[in-house]
Amino acid sequence: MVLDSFSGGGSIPLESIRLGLPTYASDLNPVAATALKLALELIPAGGKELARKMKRDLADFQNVADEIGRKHFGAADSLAYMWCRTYECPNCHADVPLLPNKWLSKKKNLRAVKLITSENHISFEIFEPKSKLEIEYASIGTISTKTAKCPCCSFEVPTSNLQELGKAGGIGDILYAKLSIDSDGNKLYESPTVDDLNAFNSSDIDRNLEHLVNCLDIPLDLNGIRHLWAIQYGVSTVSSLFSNRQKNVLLELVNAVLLMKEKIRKSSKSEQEYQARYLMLVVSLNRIMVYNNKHSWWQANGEFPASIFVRQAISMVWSYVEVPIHTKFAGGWASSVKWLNKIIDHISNIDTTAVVSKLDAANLDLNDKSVDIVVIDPPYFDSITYAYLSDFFYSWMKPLLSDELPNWFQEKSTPKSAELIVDRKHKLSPSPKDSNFFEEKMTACLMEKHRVLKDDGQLILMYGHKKIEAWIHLFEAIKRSKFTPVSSWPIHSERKSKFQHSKVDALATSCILVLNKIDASSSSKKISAKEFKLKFSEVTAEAIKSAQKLSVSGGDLFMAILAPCLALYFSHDIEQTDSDLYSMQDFISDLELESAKVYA
DNA sequence: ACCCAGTGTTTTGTAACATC
DNA sequence: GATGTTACAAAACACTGGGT
Repeated sequence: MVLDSFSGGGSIPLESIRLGLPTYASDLNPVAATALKLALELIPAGGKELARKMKRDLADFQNVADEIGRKHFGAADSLAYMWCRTYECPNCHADVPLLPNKWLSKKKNLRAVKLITSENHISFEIFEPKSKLEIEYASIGTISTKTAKCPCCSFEVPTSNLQELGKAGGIGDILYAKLSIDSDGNKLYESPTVDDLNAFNSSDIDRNLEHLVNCLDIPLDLNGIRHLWAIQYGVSTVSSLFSNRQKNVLLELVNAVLLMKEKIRKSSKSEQEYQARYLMLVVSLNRIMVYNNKHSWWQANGEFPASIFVRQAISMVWSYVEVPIHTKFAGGWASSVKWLNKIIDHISNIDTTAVVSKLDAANLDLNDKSVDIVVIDPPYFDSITYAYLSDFFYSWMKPLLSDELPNWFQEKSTPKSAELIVDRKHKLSPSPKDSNFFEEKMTACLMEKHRVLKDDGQLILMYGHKKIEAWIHLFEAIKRSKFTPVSSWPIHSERKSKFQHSKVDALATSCILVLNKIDASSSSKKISAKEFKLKFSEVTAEAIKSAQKLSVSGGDLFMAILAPCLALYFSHDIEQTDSDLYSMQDFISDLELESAKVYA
């Protein structure tokens, strides 16, 4: 059996079931576990027939999306609405639009917005920048990372003041452009009309749905502020990530999915089929949400929206885009369904299903020595704060799934304290999750792997981080949990540019470590630092030689020689004297030095 | 050739550290 | 204590590459 207890998006267990191997996938995060259950368990189990029904459900829902879209966006048939945030200039009292730049389209047809100022009022005009001067004008906005500048009186306000203003409710929103399609099918940027504003302002919510609004009152967790930057500007709850209209549309979609339950149940031949089809609709709403919030922005270069999670963080976005769900362009329902259908087609062809659970990786419901191979891609130290970011989805999923997956969606928000990550330090974050927590938790997780692995089983672990600290705590955890490295391999992303190493940056590449179990009672040999260094240079020289035979070069060399050197390090207990200290940090630095020497 | 869902790169600002 | 240096990180910007 193959085990991945940090499944996340599920690429490892997906490949495993594609190979027809018995697979066990788990994740602590209920949002991830839900997607895993659908993709790795329910869809493969349902096969072609389920796939057909799912695709029909999604197609049927288009009518609902169209109806809700028309209700809230009016008769206009626009592709996107461009909004930006505003603040009141403390000097001239103008409502200043916060724009990082003025571009709408930087493709073959250049379009930008012009700010027309009269005394203390600013209005917008759309134009085609032609001259160099106009292009320069379009590239300059009203806000940089440091300050915002009023176009009327040129009075400057530092962003720290905007943060205070935001917390006090002093940041507003203004609609400054919209994108439509003309009769020839060309993209057309226009100024919004009175009707557009009226449609926005008259967007209202059914009183019966107000109970659903409460589920969005989840605070964005301050511990995760280093990935939730928008908190600093007063974006403090999940609810505040959405405009009124976006919230109304999404709540009606949620309600429509809830109302669809009975219909799906009646037309399903089993409880399992019902669950699969219902979960598919829930997950499809998640796709709509990432494009329908105040943190998805317009990519003028490609003329399409960027989702809130185009980076794994929620940053402050000054100029955002609102996509009507009933457009067939990016961000709309139809476009999302297109992608979902592809996924359904692919996965429904797989014959093997995985066993999915929502569990802490340090406490699995598996028997001792029952697993042949563990393949994991555990969290990379402080790189991604999965749980904090998941609250964006969790809050919407809770009312949808509290009946179907009651144990997974019981808490008010995504469980965070047990998650194996380090919270980056920030003056506003009181988080206790430091590197020691990471090492302890990683050790507990790896010890659990040691327990469930057969004696001749292997643990394959992917890891990457620029910080030496991140590697030290991983290595300590590996040592403490009684594993020893057998081999190590550098990983590249599929992008070509990553191969073009300009300099040796050893820790910049990720690696795969293959680990074997060692006897829990075994102990390491005592050795002096001096003796160890001698052995170390022998092993390193040997490892470099064999790596070079395989044409491994640059930063990859570090990763390639890591395993034999680490095995050596783990098997010895280096005596630490006042005159001769040799820490894990020294060991990694030496290793870096050795691999860098080769290319000096 | 274009669409689009991103990923990679550059710019800009900031904080920590080092030096005078 | 002031000033310079360096590393890092956010945000903006540029570009890729599969798919059609």
